[in-house]
Amino acid sequence: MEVLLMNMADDHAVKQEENITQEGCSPEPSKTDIGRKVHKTVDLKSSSSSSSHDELETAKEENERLKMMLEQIQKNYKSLQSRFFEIIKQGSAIEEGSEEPELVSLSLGRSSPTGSKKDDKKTTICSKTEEDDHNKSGLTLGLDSKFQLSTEIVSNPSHENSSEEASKVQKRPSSGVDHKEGVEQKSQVKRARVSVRTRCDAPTMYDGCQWRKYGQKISKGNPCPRAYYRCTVAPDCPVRKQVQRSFADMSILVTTYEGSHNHPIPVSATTMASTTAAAASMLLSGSSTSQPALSTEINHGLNFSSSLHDNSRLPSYPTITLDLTGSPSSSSPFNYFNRFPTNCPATPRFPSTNLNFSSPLVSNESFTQENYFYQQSLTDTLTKAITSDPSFRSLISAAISSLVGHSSAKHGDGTDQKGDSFSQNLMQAAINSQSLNDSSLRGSSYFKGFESSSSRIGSSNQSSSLSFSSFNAASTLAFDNKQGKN
DNA sequence: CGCGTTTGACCAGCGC
DNA sequence: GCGCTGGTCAAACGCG
Repeated sequence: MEVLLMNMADDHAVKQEENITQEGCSPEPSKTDIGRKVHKTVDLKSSSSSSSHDELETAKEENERLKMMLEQIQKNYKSLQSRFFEIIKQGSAIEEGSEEPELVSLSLGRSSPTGSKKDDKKTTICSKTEEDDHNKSGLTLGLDSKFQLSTEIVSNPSHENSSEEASKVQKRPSSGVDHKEGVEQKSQVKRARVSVRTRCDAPTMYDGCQWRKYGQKISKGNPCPRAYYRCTVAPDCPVRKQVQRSFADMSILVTTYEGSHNHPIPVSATTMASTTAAAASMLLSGSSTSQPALSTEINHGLNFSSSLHDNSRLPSYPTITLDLTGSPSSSSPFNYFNRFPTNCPATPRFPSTNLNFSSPLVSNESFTQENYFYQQSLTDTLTKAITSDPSFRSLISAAISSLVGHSSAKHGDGTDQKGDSFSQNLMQAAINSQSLNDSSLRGSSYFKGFESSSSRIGSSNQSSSLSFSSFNAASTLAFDNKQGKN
């Protein structure tokens, strides 16, 4: 497995080189161009024309020159990579001494500006105390041992109803305590939450589904009311969502989804549904295993921050947060790995996994070396994570597809192709890793646990390409808010 | 009139 | 046990 991962990393490094060549040394021919030149040479050789002899010589010289160039680029790449890892190593050494050693925040982009500590008491702010507490208990993606899932529950929508009923039963103990344990498990399954942060001016984010508002509350620490919605596509659909503006940044809309649709969803809703389903699958399946593989990866570069929910009086639901805000922040490379600073509602018992897909895609003009460092490291670490975690793979696929959709949409003005290439690299990594995983990684106990714990993951894997297409088709969700009925 | 929203009341869980 | 808080219910209300 190590070898495979290494190969993966190498493959990906080559892809990164391509990227660097194209992005960073744009006036010079890329590796792909080199390939074309070589091909051209072969074609010329096969030609019988004597007049092309000079051209052949020229092409040979050019090929030599390009090879030299490629070698130079490779050297540069390796030196930059080693520098980067040194920096990362230093950074992690610092953090080990002072802060939480394990990170749950996968930043695929720049995180939101670091929240001020003065907001510690707010429900949406990370609580360091609780982070520490949680770290003591040993945080991985594996959640509390209580939180064990049945494959059936996750995979079979029909159980969703029962899970909702179960949660009601749980709320009203007078109804019976017969299946209390099962009830608790199921209700927790149902209550796995996926929180999506998007920049959105509209009251709610358009996600393709029909929702009916059934309540509104002012929650502690945030003057912005939290609205409660039910899915009304089907009368008994258990899916609910909460919509609340971020107090730290009013332009950010935090939409939290709970449960899975038990009915066919509109095409326009597949984007969010598949994202949240994949995220929930990841969270839930992660909770059911100790995930040694991923934990290992965590230690080897994938940044997991123990950002915990701190709505301490809440029932503790595992929550995964997808940050699609694309909020630019500090240019420090370490900020790419920062904790999800401003809005991590924390639970005492369950970690919240933050996938921050805000990224350089959204901003900006200067594609600096830091970005290269960031991308290289990110793709490496993501590659490792992807190879070791099928549901993570599907989640990444979904989110990236969404971003690619955005990027593609922006290509008209030619401003976001860099980010797009990054996304494509990641997608390629995901695709490559899929074949690797399928053939080689299943043997690990970790994967056995994974596959048995969430059959939905399997479908996610199989349909990762479908996810791409569906996302591309509907990736405008963040921009279509004004169409939203709510 | 039907549907969705608003809003105050109620319930359950949790910490002290 | 009490108070606080999040989540839900349901009657009242508004809109097309």
